[in-house]
Amino acid sequence: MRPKNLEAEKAIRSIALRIIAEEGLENLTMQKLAKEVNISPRTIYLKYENKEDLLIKLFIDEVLGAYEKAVLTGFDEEMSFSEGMQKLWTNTFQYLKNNRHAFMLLQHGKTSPLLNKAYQKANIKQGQFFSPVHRFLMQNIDRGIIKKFPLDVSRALLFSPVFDLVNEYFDYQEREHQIITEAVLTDCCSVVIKGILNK
Amino acid sequence: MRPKNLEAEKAIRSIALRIIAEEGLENLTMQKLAKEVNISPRTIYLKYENKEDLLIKLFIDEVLGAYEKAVLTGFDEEMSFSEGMQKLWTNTFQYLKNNRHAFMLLQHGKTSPLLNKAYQKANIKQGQFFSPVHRFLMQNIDRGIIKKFPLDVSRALLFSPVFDLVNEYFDYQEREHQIITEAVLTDCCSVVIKGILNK
DNA sequence: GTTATAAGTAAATAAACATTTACTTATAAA
DNA sequence: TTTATAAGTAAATGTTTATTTACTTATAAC
Repeated sequence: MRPKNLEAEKAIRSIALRIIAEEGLENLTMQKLAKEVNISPRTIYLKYENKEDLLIKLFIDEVLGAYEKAVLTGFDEEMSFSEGMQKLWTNTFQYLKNNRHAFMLLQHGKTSPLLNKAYQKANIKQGQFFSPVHRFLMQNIDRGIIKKFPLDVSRALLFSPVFDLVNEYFDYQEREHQIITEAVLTDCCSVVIKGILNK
Repeated sequence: MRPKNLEAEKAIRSIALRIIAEEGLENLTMQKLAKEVNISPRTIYLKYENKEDLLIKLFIDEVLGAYEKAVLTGFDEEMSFSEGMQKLWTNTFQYLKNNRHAFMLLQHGKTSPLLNKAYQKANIKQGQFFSPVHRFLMQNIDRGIIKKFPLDVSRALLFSPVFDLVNEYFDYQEREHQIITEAVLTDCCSVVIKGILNK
């Protein structure tokens, strides 16, 4: 039996991510993908059931998984609130800034009905993704360190600015004039922390 | 000369928004749109040059314009920082919550290369959209009332959570269990304000 | 070596797409 | 009324799409 070409599978995934990031999800076609990977369209179907299957696997395995791992590196839910938040912010920003393709696909997760389904699935099974962060927040609420809000609300208050800042990082990169420096990021995180602390 | 059917033009726009919001930008086709409006595909081309033209006009006229108007209603850049922020948050949340289709298209503006172009155009010509808000922020920075950051960074810190909360509002709406109440929103705005105030 | 078999390919297929062609209709102005 | 004309339509066009069909190839096991 002829062995699988594992290189090809990796190439399919990374080139698919590149096309989605640079030309948009709407411009990812199976034939364009095959051509750029230098394989026959049929070969994609040997590895993925169909386009939907490819996108969902791309999203779950390649993006959500790697992203979570990067964000949680060096993070410990028993850290002080400020220290933990700074770690999470730094990790998030560093990973996304260095993985624009993954960041773009995460963004698509909010608007594409297809990816949104995959995203919800992964997130609704609570604790599957980012459970250490969930516990970290609940713990700090229980101990009265930060203001009490529903978990999703706390998440929005504490982390949505960092995503927006990554977006701006890329915008400014295109205009070759960077304002989102590490110092700015640290200051922003402090602002967010100050707002939610009790007293 | 036969007069234009102005109803049809309105219907094209509102049904296009509905399809994009409910089925995604990738599922908006000219033939589906024509069928749902009950007109011939050709008629769309009497009013718009092509699909790109339709999308950009939809985005600029229907969404960005109406959205800006709603957000600025009753807002005055000479308000106190806290009062102004609460007004902007309330207006933003109320408008987006009642105009899900517009909200969804705004989200697509971040991921679709096509709409992104339109979005950048509208925003780069600074002052064209939301200039009262820009002046409001700069003024409060100059007066030392809030911490000094580049304008885009301040915007991210102060307003990205409210978008995320709208997203969550709709998520919870689908699960028929609303947690994003007006009281929660007001509290969230206070958290954000507290964070950025000097002292 | 031979061979069975999964991995791979090139080219075809049918459906869906944006846009046009060739025609019809409603009405403002004469 | 008549009529010129822009507004409208139904159906076609050529292209692009996801997916398949019918074939070829590489290699593990014998």
